[in-house]
Amino acid sequence: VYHYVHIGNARPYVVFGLLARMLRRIYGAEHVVYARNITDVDDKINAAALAAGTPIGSITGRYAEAFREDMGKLGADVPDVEPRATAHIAEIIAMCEKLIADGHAYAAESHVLFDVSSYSQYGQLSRRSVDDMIAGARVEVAPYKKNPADFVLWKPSPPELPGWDSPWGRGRPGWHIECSAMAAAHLGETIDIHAGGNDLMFPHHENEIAQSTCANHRQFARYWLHNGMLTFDGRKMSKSLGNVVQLHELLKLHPPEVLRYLLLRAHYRQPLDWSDEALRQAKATLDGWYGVLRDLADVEIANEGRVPENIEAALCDDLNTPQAFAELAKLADAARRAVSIEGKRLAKAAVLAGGGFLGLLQQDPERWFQGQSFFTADIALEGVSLSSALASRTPQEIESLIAERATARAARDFKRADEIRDQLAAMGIVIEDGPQGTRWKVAQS
RNA sequence: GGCCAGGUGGCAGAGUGGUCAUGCAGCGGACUGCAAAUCCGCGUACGCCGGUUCGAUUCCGACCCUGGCCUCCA
Repeated sequence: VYHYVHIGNARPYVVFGLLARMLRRIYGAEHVVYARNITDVDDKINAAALAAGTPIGSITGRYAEAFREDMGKLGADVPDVEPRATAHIAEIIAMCEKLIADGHAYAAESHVLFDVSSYSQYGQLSRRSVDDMIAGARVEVAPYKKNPADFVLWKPSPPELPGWDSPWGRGRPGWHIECSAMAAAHLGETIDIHAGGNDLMFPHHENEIAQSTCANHRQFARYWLHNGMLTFDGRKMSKSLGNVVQLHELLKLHPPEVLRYLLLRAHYRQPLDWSDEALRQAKATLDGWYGVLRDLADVEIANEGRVPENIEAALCDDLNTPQAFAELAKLADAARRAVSIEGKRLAKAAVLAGGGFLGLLQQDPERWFQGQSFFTADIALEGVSLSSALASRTPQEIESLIAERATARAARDFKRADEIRDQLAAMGIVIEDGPQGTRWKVAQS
């Protein structure tokens, strides 16, 4: 948490949040502990704090809050625990001591290093051998390492950097150890599922396994789930490449549900390319589903009821969200065609229950189309809404134009009626005449 | 170079040894004052070359291409 997150960062929290939602539903919330770790001390944070002349806590506090806010807007499920590395320094130090005592780590020049040669399974997760790693090493090997593949558990801090007293002097934890320490503290020595981006498989997850397994003498994680990378122009979106799209910027321009849908539209293990065209398609798809709900706005339903079977089945199959959306599309189709009142009730309830479980279709349909469910006044003033012309108009003005057109149409003055329609179109408003009168929506950009 | 994924119709994106994905876009028709929305209908998609098979997009092998990791990274 040293900066705002980009949309790629959000993918695992949306995807694996949905997994947590599934698990809570199937096994009961009391049987699920969903933890989301926060790294609140590392070299990038330290550098940012040093540059700003503030303690790291002011940087991490600010961006952790921004992160939670962005995740909340996306509907990413809230974790049961959100451990922070700096709150677990004692556990980290204890784990280092244990690893040293057991011969899996050693202290050298105020560092503590994990001895990779002490763990024969090292490399198992990412399927690489220590020899390969050494052969492929692209960084200079620190002289105090016994083996080039050994990694840092603890490192010394100079006075200007944050540090904690330890048996090896004032220092700070390496990146990998915090997750092992926090996992043991909150979830126990063996956890059921560990998830994360596939870019972390090596070295981070590999190192977590080595640390936890060697310290606890038990299997660390029963299952590993890795999400694919989000790409932009075909390249991985990453801060180091500089091709990032910040989430909090996207949230000013698009309804959160469009972003969420786009993140879930591809299977989580697949790469996902971000583009304006993808956003357009995502919006159009949601428009279709909201269109059904708008047409069924007068159909009363007691409650949404169960999550449709096919949607649940799709999600139970390795979180096959594309399949779940295919099922939702079929339900929407059925809802559109339903003729009897009871049929409409059931179909609408199914769409809402299915969409709701996927974190979508939670807005009022009319507001969805009229663009007010996410465009706030201050954003409109910045001129970034779909239609700047719309920003200067109020719904009342639009309604009065529509009323004027209705009068013209009643008098069969179609020339005038069409003029008004063109005028509305120029404002970014599309109108639809129906049996109940005329309704309007914001045009697709 | 080593290791790991993947190449599906205009685009996005599941899936499968033998009639169906699904969405977006497009086309034809119905409806409409005209539109929009909606409804009906339409398009012989599985990188390339071999092999296995009665039959392969799906299994096996080679090849080509793309992406990821090997350094911080979701």
